[in-house]
Amino acid sequence: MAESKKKNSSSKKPVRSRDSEATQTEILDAAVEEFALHGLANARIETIAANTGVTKAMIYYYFKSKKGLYIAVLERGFNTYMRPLQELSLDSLSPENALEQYVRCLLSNLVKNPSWPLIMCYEALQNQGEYYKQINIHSIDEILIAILERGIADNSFRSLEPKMTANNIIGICVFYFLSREGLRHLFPGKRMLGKQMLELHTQQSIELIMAGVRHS
Amino acid sequence: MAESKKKNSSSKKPVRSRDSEATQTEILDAAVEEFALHGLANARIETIAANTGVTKAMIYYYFKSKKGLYIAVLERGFNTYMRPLQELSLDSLSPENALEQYVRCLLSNLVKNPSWPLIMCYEALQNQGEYYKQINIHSIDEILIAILERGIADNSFRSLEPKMTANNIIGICVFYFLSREGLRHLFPGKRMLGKQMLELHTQQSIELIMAGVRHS
DNA sequence: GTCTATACGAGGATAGAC
DNA sequence: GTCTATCCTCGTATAGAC
Repeated sequence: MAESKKKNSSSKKPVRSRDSEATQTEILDAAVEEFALHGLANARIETIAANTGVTKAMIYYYFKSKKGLYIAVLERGFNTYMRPLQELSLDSLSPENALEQYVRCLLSNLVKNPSWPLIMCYEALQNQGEYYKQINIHSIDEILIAILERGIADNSFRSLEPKMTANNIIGICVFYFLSREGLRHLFPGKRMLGKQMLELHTQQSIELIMAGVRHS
Repeated sequence: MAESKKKNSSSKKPVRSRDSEATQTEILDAAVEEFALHGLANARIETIAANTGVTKAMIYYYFKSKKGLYIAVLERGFNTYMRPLQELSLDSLSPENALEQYVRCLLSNLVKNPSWPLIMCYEALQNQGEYYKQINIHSIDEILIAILERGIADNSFRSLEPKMTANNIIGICVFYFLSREGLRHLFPGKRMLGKQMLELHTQQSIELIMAGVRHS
């Protein structure tokens, strides 16, 4: 879409991008959208090319293959949206506060990039996580499990199975994005990725999670 | 797989199935597996044929097209696994009991056919629910929403947004099946679809949901 | 009803000019 | 580095014999 052809330095060929790095970023951005819509198997390199103004051949030039592009998308996504979770320092907080901060951080990262849950879901379904073994996605669960275990130990959380509950918590946060097309009929006229709905999702999820782990 | 060639009534051609209905059921069973693994777009008719002993041409003969087969799978799945939810009569129960019965019924149906959540997820992601408008999938949410609204009204549940919470509850039940490959590393040596793990999922999900909707 | 053989299109990947 | 043109594989769908 970005038709910004700067510096058409009087040559016939349109010099599209300032430098190769900007071009690669542009390709990655379009690739995120396409992979989120169709997953690795059904994403079309041609569609990505069409959405950038870059040709198909250039994508192969920069990323070698469809898989290469896909892995680049996964790595950038993980570094941008999941690493902040690893860098939270929650050990000094009470389990309850730590859990809330963790969930808020997770949700805010998902809200910033709602394509990410779709890509991760396709990755789990189509490729059985073959490619996210390369990134360190499992470290994310482990942080959450540790918080839950700490809360059980000091009796601020009820007696729950921490690994299963961690997965359920992540499920609550993620499922909204997976089901957003189906949700539209429940919220007619609302934009599922609009500020209002995303804040509602955030608030309702945190309330459900916090109530769900506390003693009744 | 089912190599039961009964009544080979002395002809050269193997008479594979007793009747066309049995053959169609066999095809549908294999199709469920394939669509659960790959979704509509990437399922291979040839794989389905290979897993039945029926030829590719026969599948087209019975189901007309790939889409026709897919819709048949959706319809049979809905009738088998979701209709029981509609047929529960929960109005006479307290909101708490009704919610628990609903969730138990949903989970037991998912446990009986763990391919169903995968197919539904692919349907939401790949086709934006284009085909499950044909089946009446949304009636399922509405029952749950009604239970939640009843519980808020009589103050047995906390003040929550019923539509969003209904989606979160379904998310908890479903997400386990979507993430089962990733869960394997958290539960080494366990079979994610084994009785023990499925019971753990059921129990932990119900506890989280019931605690999550009650007053703290 | 069941099979074999094939037409046909789509899309990943590359060659080679500039 | 960038583009055009093309190759090649794979998979849906069908034609037509039996």
